[in-house]
Amino acid sequence: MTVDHDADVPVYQQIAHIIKARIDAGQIAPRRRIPSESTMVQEFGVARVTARRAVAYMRQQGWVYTVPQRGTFVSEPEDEEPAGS
Amino acid sequence: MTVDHDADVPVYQQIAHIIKARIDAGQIAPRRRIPSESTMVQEFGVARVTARRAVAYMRQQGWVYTVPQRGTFVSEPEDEEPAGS
DNA sequence: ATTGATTTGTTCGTATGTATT
DNA sequence: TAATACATACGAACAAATCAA
Repeated sequence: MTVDHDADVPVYQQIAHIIKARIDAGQIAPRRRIPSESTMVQEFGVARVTARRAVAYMRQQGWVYTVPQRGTFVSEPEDEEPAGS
Repeated sequence: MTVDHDADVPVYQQIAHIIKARIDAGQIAPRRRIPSESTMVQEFGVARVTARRAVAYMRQQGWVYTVPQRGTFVSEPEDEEPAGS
């Protein structure tokens, strides 16, 4: 997954949704660490500020929580919407 | 040798070139250790991140190699360009 | 075997300046 | 003007490995 600088959606949101997709796909379980800022810098070829904004955005969405000097982790499932049918 | 924060060249590159000059001057021989990160912090009055960037830059240039938990050392001379005259 | 100092590795937090749209 | 994004730099904390006493 890469990032498109010429898209309507800001790069930091693109990154946030890419990570979110991995979470939803079960590739990163609750309480597990998401990629560090510098990892995102390398993986997506963006500046660190942008990676930070992506994390801040994910935090804002309630998807993750950050522990200073430790990392950012996937949030506990809040209260699952019951699977349909 | 000190560092100029108002120069065009980034501080980390300035430090890298200062160390390189010492290597070229024979003050630090191949296989010998260059100053540690915390030494550079003290000597140049910069943050450790900046010292680390200087080392990373030198590594990138092929001037040095780093052994984790041991230090950073001057690279072996590749293939000397024959001394002129 | 233990302790303490040293050294690199890694992480998030913060600030400034610049450029582009 | 405001939002986005990049580069640089300092700060703080902790981990882990090495080495010497």
